[in-house]
Amino acid sequence: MTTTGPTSDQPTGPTQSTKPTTAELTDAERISASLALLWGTQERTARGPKRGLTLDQIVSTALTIADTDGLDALSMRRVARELRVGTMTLYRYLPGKAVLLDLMLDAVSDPAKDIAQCQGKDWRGVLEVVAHSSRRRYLAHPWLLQVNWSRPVVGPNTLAGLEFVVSTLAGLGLTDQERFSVMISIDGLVVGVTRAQLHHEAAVAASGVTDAEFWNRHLPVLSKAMLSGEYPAMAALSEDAYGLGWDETFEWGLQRVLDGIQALIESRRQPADQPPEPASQPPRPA
Amino acid sequence: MTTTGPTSDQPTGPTQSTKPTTAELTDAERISASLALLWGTQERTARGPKRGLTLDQIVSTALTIADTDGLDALSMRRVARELRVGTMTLYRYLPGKAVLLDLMLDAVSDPAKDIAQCQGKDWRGVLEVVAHSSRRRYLAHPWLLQVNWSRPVVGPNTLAGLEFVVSTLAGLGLTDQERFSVMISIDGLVVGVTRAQLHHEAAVAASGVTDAEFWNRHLPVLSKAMLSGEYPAMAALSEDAYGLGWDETFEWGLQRVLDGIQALIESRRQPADQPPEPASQPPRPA
DNA sequence: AACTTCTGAGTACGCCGTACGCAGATAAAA
DNA sequence: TTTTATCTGCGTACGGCGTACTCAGAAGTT
Repeated sequence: MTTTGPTSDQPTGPTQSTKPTTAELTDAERISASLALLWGTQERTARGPKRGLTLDQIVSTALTIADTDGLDALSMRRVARELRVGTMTLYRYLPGKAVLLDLMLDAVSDPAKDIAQCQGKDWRGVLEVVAHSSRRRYLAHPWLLQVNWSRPVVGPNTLAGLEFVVSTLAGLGLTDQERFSVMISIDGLVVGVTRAQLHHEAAVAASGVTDAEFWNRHLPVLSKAMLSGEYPAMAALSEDAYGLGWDETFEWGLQRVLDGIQALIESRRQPADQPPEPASQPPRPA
Repeated sequence: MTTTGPTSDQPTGPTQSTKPTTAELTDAERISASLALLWGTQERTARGPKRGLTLDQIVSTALTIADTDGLDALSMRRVARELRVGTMTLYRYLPGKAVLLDLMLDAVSDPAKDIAQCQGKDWRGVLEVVAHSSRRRYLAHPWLLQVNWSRPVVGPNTLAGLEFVVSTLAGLGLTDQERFSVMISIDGLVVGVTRAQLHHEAAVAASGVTDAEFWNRHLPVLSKAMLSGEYPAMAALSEDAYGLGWDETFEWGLQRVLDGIQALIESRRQPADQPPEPASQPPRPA
């Protein structure tokens, strides 16, 4: 009874798929299909005519569209038009748009260059390279931050990067769980800060108003609007409080996280220095 | 010439608005309209009949839909149906869906309770409360992470929270720019990690496969698929590497960031310890 | 040559946001 | 009270979307 599929029948509740318009194809089916296309190289059985397209052609066309005109401009009709085929032709290669997005995701995550750049670096240097590389990728493909949502299919490229980072974090006295926490935290910082940046830049570009102008324009409005108390701390900020660029802000935050991680690693190395180390209720080195 | 609007004429390039379907209403106009509705309380001029709805009714209905059935289920038609009015009736109150999202955003960010919870805490305690509160909000309203994108309109609630954090970071020896960096880093960590969590939970729920099963199922596939080298580090991970819950993982990362910030603050307090300290090229203990 | 299977693609359906315009209600102006 | 200006709710329609269904014809196998 997958036909005339209901709008939301996932057990997840609020966190559902992306576009349940007329969608047959549950999330589980999509994940299976994506994994098969990512990892599988089933031979062509070759009975009928040869295919006129390849998966790579479709994916790279879709990537170009998303990079150039944004995710909203990416539609099956548009991809097909660009490839000069009928819309439904694409469905001979992919079961749906969701799978296409999965393939696009893995296609842009190629850790080969980053790994090469890490030769001879210690864990801190490696994490810096990986973080910057990840950040650069999000800036180059802003649609990634609109899409990653609920499509964590692991492809070859994704996994290779993961393997690399896990291995560089070995032998530092961190538990397996902590090594995962390191990666999630670094990635979280990258995603969060970069998302805020794109967020912000889009607004600035759309409104044509600089930061200082924006705030100065709205501060009088708000201090009048809220009768009880004004906003002294905001008002007292110096003009150049917003002057630090996003790159520098990100770097600042990254270094704070790395400092914190390094402190933990060093405290593990000489556990005699600090008696119990309350700090954070850490996961018990013992 | 706004009619038959072209699909993408923003100077931003890739980072464009959300749904340029048939949209009259540029981003600048949207921001103005949203600010007017958020801050303004223009009186009814009262010539025609009285209005049958209020903005709050519309916004809270939309919030219920988004929280319950996800952002994809939120449509103007759905909101109108739920309110038992015609679809176009909503456009008497709002110029479009984008503005509705702006209003929803400000509606869910009410810092009053969090501020009350911070009495007597130092900067670190305050940042902890704020971070957890923000995280709780994202978990309660997952659509926030799909929506914030490119709509940073500042409403009364948003600004009150900002003011509060800025003021608690005063007097610690941090520059204005660094205080902003602290806020952006903490928020970035919250957004990034929580997004990864929702991300992950949706996938697990949809596929019905636990983490360990997922990895174990695909490890043989991938080591066979990629001829050069296997994935020893991933394979060597203990079973419970994934056992740390998301709350604990987030807390771990948060404490690392706070440790790093605290180290910087303390190094500023006794500047005799370290010679010049150029502030942005941070300590680098080794 | 006959058969089988696969290809590309036209058509159609039900969603979406929203521009346009109209009938009726209502308060101000006469 | 009558007139008039304005505002109300909202029906209809347009162009977009993802994709299910269907079928003619091409290209292999037998």
